[in-house]
Amino acid sequence: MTKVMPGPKRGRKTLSDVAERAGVSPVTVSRALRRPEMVSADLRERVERAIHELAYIPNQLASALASARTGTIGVLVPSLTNGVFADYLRALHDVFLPAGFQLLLVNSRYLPEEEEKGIATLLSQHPEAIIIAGVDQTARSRRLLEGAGIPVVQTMELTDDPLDVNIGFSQIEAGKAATRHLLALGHRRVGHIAARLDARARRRKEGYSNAMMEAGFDGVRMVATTLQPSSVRLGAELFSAVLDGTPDLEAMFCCNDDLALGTLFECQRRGIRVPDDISIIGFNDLEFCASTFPTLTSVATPRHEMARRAARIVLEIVGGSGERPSERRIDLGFTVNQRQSTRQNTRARTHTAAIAELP
Amino acid sequence: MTKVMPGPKRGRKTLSDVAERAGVSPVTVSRALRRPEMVSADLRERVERAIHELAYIPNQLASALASARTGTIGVLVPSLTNGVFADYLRALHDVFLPAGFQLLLVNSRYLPEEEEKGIATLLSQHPEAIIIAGVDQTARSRRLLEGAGIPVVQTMELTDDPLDVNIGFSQIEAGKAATRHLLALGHRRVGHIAARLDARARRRKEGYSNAMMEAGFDGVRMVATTLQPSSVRLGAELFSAVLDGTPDLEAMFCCNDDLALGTLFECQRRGIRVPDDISIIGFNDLEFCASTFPTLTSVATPRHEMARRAARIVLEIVGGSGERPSERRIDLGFTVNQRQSTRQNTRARTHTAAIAELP
DNA sequence: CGGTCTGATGAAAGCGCTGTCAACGAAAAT
DNA sequence: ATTTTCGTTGACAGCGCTTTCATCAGACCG
Repeated sequence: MTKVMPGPKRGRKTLSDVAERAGVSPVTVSRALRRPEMVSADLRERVERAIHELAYIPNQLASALASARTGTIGVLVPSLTNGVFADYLRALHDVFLPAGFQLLLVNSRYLPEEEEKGIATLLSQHPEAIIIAGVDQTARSRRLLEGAGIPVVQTMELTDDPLDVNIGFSQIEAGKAATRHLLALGHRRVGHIAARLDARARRRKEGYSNAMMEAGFDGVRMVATTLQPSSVRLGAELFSAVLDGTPDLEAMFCCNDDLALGTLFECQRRGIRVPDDISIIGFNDLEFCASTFPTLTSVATPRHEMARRAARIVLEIVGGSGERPSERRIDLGFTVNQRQSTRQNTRARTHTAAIAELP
Repeated sequence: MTKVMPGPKRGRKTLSDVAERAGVSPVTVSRALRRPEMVSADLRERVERAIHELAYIPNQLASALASARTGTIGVLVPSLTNGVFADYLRALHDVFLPAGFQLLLVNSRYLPEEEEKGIATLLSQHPEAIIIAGVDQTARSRRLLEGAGIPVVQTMELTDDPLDVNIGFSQIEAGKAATRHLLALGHRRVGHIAARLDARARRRKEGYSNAMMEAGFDGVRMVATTLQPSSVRLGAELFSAVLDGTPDLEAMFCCNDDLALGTLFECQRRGIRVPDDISIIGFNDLEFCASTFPTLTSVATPRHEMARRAARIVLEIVGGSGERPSERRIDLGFTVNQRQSTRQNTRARTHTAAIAELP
């Protein structure tokens, strides 16, 4: 029965078409494509010509089904608009594409339910490994990932209970470090703002609180957060909110660089001098931090390196030995990049008195 | 985690496993999944239970191969880090995911060769449609796309010779409009900076040149460009380069908002007042433009709307009638959003004399 | 110069799923 | 009661490719 196929493959050339044209068997064409060294130079050339003449494109679906290898890597990120993940994705691309792998990208929008669905969708496409941002998967997500029988790399932060391989840094410690940086400069009234408040933002905030408590301060009144997606505008708004409650604020730890940028502009708008009146530290050290005025101090996170390492480990497992790396939990650390937006508190003396009044 | 064997499908449950467990034939399971209304409530429930018990995930590859429907849409963008495409991708996501389609994303990094390869890779996965940013595909790319027999939507700009459907706006006109906006404010020495210099940036620059010529000016000396990827830092550098050549610059049209941000900061660094001394206009109207100090005038581009329209048209063709929209070329226009960074040239009088000296 | 080994080629059998059509009992029509 | 119809269900044949495994020259060996 001959009938017109509905859907997208109407009239697409197949491997058999190529074989016929080249006067060889389909198997030979397949080999000429996958293992050219197994085919004699003569036939190989005929096959190649036929492929070119027919503008043949192999059907990756059929190939994957038959060989149980899809050549794809599933990647789950919570956001596409966040500059951090853009960098991270680019780094993944940079390693996987040359290695012949295609990325299957799923965006969970910071929603656990979407992450669950995304994992299921991803698994239905049979990727050879999954790289997922974050360590806070739901129970169901964990079950799916564990049951898939493929390498799973959790990135962006560390956990004591990795699913498989875990590469990241401590968000709490990073939050602490940012706060301590400000405290070490002699600041006392150190505020914190955060948007989106996903698990990682929450841990950074925890780091802030810990550092403040260790220093004997209570930061609660100087914190403003929102569940809305982060933006420069929100940076200005949240900062304003903190400032309204604490007019003599000395420093601000922003949960990310967009918020820091918004804070910086809001300072300019209000005539607050940075860093003379207020110090600002951001988080992630996105490209623009080095070019603002004043330049922005920020906690540099190893997003490129996390992606690169994750990719290399996956390639090693999938393409090579099948062995996991010796350590399943790799801490890549972070760095506080000090720039012009933070500096020694020059009003310290004045505040010695003020501090006495603090609870 | 349990130990894993090589090859991604070790022990994955199949549709037949489910059928066996439910005591029905495989076809019935398939139907229970795809067309539940064709299966009696009794069996449907038994199948569902079996699926749940086995944690069965359908093999999308096999399904696609058998049905000639992959449920995927190929998306080609030149950059992931560019905020414009992040927004654009999010909008595509928003329409396609609820409709049951998965995106296959390929990043061409602004390189025609990578775009060609990306198209081939994409086609090998048999997407049901392709949405591609830009209209400047190579001859080979065009041939591949035309031969695929699937809907192709070119976005981000307009062409007289669309491959299939084309949704965008005129980059030249937008560049012209930005420049005219500055000219209309009485500025004469209007500069232009551009990075990455891809086809679209080049057209915006062309718009700039056209507008300058129409006004009787020659902008050549006040232009600085680079092939490097755009960044805030480059904004500062390119602006500096123009300023070095034209110290009495009155206004700057930046090819995108990152460059505009860099220009703004460089002005602050040099003590140049914006807009009093120099007016700045950006391009794309990214989120931050409304929150800088001063707020940035920018040309708002319809990236969400382009993506949404493209997605809806694809859904209409693929899911519905199979009919193309009546117009194959849809102009979505753009808007100049004036904010604080551009305003009437107050030095106009002084320059009347200066203008006389201009060529 | 027969026998073994080697490398190149092809035939056949699926990968896991869906489209088609046949089979079947029960309900509806006669 | 008999025929027709209908709604369900299953058998079967692929989708386009890869993976055995068999085949068959020629190269190599004693």
